[in-house]
Amino acid sequence: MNVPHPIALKPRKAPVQARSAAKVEGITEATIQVLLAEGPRRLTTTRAAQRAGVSVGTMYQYFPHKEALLYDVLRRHLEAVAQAVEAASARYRGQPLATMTDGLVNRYIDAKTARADASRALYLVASELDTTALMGRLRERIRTATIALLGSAADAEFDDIETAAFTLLAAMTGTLRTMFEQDTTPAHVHALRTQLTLMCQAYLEKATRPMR
Amino acid sequence: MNVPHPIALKPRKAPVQARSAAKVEGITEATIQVLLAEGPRRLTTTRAAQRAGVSVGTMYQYFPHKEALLYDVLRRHLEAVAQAVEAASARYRGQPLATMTDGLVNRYIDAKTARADASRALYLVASELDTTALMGRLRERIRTATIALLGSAADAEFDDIETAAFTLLAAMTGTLRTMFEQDTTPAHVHALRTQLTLMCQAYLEKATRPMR
DNA sequence: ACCTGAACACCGTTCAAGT
DNA sequence: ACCTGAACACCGTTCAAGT
Repeated sequence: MNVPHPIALKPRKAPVQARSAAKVEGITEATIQVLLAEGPRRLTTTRAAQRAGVSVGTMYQYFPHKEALLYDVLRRHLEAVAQAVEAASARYRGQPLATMTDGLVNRYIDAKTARADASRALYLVASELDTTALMGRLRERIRTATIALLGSAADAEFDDIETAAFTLLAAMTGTLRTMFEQDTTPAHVHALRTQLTLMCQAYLEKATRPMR
Repeated sequence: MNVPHPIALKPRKAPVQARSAAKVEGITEATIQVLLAEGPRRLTTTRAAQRAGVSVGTMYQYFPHKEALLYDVLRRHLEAVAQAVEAASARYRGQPLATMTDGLVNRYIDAKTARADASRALYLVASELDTTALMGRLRERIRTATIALLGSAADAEFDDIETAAFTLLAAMTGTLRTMFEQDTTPAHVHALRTQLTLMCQAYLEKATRPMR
């Protein structure tokens, strides 16, 4: 029989002991390695377990099914991105609109490119995962932080800050994703930093009234 | 043994006779139906064949493997989008920059939302497909048409039209994709038409020098 | 010539048997 | 208590046997 829905994506047991934590970490890392070295088609539970040096049975003690392996990697990545946006929101609060936009875009790109290899690999398998709940939760964190940031601009006021934040974030995430799915050279990333900043600044200028 | 790489994604034989063409069409349609009705996990070759009223063996006469089923649906959708962009490029050539941007964005959104259900379902399975070659080919068509369009603007000249086109298209495709992956209401689509047009116009204004 | 579906080589997941 | 890996229920794909 197939796995029934809905699926629990958390590890089966919390790694309370240091030995267990290391094992979970090893399995997760082995999963990334197999994915990058052999491709998504050859990422199987047996191969990941073998690479991690444990039996399939042991692996299933820590991860209830294959999806959970990748889910854990994805979760860490997305949480780092959300945290970067929240940090940018705090850091650039009250600045002029152009300054905060520059900061937000570049901190976001930093977070996305920090572990570019893993996040690129994740895009390859992301659709095999049921990420609806995870994505929703993290999108909400990012959305809240962005609205707080935009609302604090020293020199501009928004007519519809919710729509502006939604559009801004859709453009940022979508553009980065499009770039990652193609071949990404450092030169591309650099050009995109400038262009995406320019685009977001130009858009937000149009979506605001100047203050004073 | 697994399917060897690289994979041929074309149908095994051309449907020369009307009866065969109808059969291929039926199998493709059955595939979409199973996908939408039962979800990606339950889309199996046997189920798709059964729904189409043929045996697995017969299906494999027309589609060399499971990927080819979805590949065909994806190809049709992406070709319609490329065609829409090319049509917009021809139609708005020589117009003012703001007019052509409005036209391009809205024709693009039209094409993406035309068969929204199928394209949404496709995003769910797109990563199981090896779409690199297909995507590359169609991205190039879209890129060429966009550069031709932007280069013909009556009232503006670009410093770096290649970079502008790349950024514009990355923002357009990425934003639409982000929207499709969340829940999409007609109100959302409507709001995004306005905002995305505004954003692209604002960006392109900054990326050009006015003429005359 | 075209269709069928049992057979084959996997894969994800479980659980009796070991330590 | 924790680990192992053969066993089970699938799935994608093939091909001998039918029409």
